[in-house]
Amino acid sequence: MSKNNREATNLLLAALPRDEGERLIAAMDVVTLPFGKVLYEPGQALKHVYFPLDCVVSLLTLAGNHQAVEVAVAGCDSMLGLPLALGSEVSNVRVMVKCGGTAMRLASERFLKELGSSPALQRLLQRYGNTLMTQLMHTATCNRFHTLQQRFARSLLMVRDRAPAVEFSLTQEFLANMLGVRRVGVSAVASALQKRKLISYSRGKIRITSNRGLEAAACACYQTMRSVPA
Amino acid sequence: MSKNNREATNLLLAALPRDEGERLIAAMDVVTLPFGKVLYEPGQALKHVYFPLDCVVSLLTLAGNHQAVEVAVAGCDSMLGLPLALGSEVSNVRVMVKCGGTAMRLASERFLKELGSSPALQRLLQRYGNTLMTQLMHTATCNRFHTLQQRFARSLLMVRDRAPAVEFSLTQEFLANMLGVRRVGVSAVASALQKRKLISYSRGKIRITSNRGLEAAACACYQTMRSVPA
DNA sequence: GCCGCTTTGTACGTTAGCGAGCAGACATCG
DNA sequence: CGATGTCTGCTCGCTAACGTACAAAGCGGC
Repeated sequence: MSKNNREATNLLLAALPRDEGERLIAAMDVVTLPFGKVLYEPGQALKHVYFPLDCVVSLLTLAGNHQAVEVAVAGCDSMLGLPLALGSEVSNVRVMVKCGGTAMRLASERFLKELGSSPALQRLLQRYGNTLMTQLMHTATCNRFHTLQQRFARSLLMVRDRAPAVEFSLTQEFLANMLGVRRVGVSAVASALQKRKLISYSRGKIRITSNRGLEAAACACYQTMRSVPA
Repeated sequence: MSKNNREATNLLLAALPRDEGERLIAAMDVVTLPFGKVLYEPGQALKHVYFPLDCVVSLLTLAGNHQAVEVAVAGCDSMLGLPLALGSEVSNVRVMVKCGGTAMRLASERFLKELGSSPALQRLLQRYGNTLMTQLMHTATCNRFHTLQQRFARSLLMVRDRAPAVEFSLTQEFLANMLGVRRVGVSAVASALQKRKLISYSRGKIRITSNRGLEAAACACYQTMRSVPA
């Protein structure tokens, strides 16, 4: 992927018929989403929908006491605010920017209006809904069965696949929150992977030094989620 | 709920406008789904859709080595085969009957035809998709954070809410598979809950003896999933 | 009434991850 | 240059759940 934002595209938007896509894009703003920005909180009304271009976003569910886990990742293959297209007006998760970047944004009312007049968009978002559901299911299983090291590797790879950069700004503390574990756990795993020369990191900057090695360290869920039949 | 099947209704079908509902029901068969029956396997084509009347069904994801976890439960509030409505023709989970009973069944092609001509059904199933997604998200979190005892209690309550019977045929072995743990673990938890007089069981027959007590033993996820905004 | 199968109880050592707390390394800013 | 805040490394004892294996208890069929 290029670092030039003009070349970054959202795959959902790109899959629309040319005229519908252009009409929709014309109605949208390009916004910059900085790291850590929270787009929605659970129960909150969805004011906008977003089509990420080159940012990576995390869907987190909260379990009471400051505990959270990532249940899905979204990027240029995704849309945020899907419940709107499914007849709900509130988010059921926290949505937080994991890697800063840009996205196309559209106000909810306008989105619903466009959606009503575009069967292609409807079909596309239904399929995306199915894809997201599949990702959710596999995440549930993965969180249950696999070790922290496997999940750490998977998580990192899923960011890699969606971010244009080669280096990610993700502190261990932050990753611990995403994975729903203590920082100490992430610290141990990260050290281990660095010793094995699969990643390198320092003060919140992580870089993958062996794609193949990291893929081997991740659980099979990574490949499964990657190859979800569209 | 009555034991009389004629009074058992599927809430999704019941929410349709009268004429559309009747037309759809006229096209469907009532089938009996015995305990343990597998309706779909991951990757398998969806030949029929089902609207459960008084049976309870489990959605399971598989993690390679004979390991599985339940990621959602379906009953009279649900439909099985939703991916069809979202543009996919295959199941992404194993779907297995947890409590035998009856369901309305419709062949896929016919279902798609009816769906195409019923905007009310489309809207309804979109909303159900959103509800299911919410359930998946919370299950993922619950499986991650909560103890086996809490999850056991939640699981049992979710069956109770969907089954007309007061006694369920669920061996500890079976429950262990649903929860993705060893039988030994279930055994320990079940003993503990029985000592506390919250449930009673014997040779695969479980009965809840204190609804309130069991609800207190379950995690808050139970209430959360129950009150998902439709 | 006995046999065999299913279901449940229990016991062993092992492990991943928890919570809490502290120390060192590095960066930034005055 | 030192001070402060952020990030990482490491320790402690502890718990939930693991895998395995074997024993008891109940039910149905012959």
